[in-house]
Amino acid sequence: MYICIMYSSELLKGSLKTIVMQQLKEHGKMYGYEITQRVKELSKEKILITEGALYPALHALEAEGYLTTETEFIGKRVRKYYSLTPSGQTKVLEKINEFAEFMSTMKLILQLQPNSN
Amino acid sequence: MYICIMYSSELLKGSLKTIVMQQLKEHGKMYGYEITQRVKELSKEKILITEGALYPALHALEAEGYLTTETEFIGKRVRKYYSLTPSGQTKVLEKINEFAEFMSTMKLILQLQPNSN
DNA sequence: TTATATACATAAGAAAATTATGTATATTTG
DNA sequence: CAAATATACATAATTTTCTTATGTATATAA
Repeated sequence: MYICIMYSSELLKGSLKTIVMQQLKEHGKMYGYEITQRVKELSKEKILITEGALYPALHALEAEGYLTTETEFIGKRVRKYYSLTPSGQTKVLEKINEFAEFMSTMKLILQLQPNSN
Repeated sequence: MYICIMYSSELLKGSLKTIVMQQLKEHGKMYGYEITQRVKELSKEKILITEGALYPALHALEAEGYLTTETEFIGKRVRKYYSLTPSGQTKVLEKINEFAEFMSTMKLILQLQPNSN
C-alpha cells in the first residue's frame, strides 16, 4: 500500500509541452512511450505523464510546426519518433527561459529561501 | 506600445490558490483587489491575476473551509476581507511545500543550473 | 496461458483558467 | 465639472489542458 504524492495533476498544467520539448532537445529523437518512462524515472515517480495528456500534446506540437515525426517498425509494432524542427529548437529555449523566470518570480512571491530545494 | 511577456496564463494554472493563500498567510487579512495589486507589484507586472480567476478561487477556498470572510464598508463601497482559517493555515504550508518540491523536480527535468534565477 | 509491459490513439468529462459582461462607487485629470 | 481611470465586487460563456476511460494491438515475463 502506498501513499503517492503526485503533483502531476494540478501543477503540471502548462508545463507538459516544456518538459516534452526539453527531453527532445536533450535526446534528439524519442517516441512517446519513451518520454513518459524517462520523465517518470528522472522525477523519481513524481511526474507521471498520462497517455491522454501526452499524445494530444505531441500532436499539437507537430501541428504547430515544432516537431516532426518518423515512423519506425519494431517487429510488427509501430513506433513514432518525434524530433524538434528548427523552429521547435528556438521555441524550447524560449519555454525553458520562461519557466525559469516563472520559478524565480514564484520563489519571490512564495518567499522561498534560495536553497529550499 | 508594449510587449508584455506574461506567463500568468499557462504556467499559473494550478498555482493561483497557493499564491493567494501565501499572501493571506503573510498579511493576515486581505481583500481580493488588494491581493491582485500586491501580486502584480511583487512580481513586477509578470503575474496579473484576473478577476475571473481570483473571485471563483476565493469562493472555492471559502467553501473548502480554508478561508473566512468579513465584509466592511468603505464609504458606500463594499470590501470583503479574507483570512485563513486554522485548516487554511495548515493547508497553505502543504501547498508551499508541494510547490517547492515541484520546482525542485522541474529544475532537474529541465536541467536548470542551481543559480539560473 | 495469463498478466504485464510496450505502443499508439481518441472521446467524454472535469478543472481552472481567459475573456466578456455587469454593477457600482471613488478619485484623478484635462 | 465632465470624462477617464481606479477601486471593488460578481458571474457567464468559452477555451485550454488535463484526467479517466476506452479501444486496438504486439511483445514479453511469470
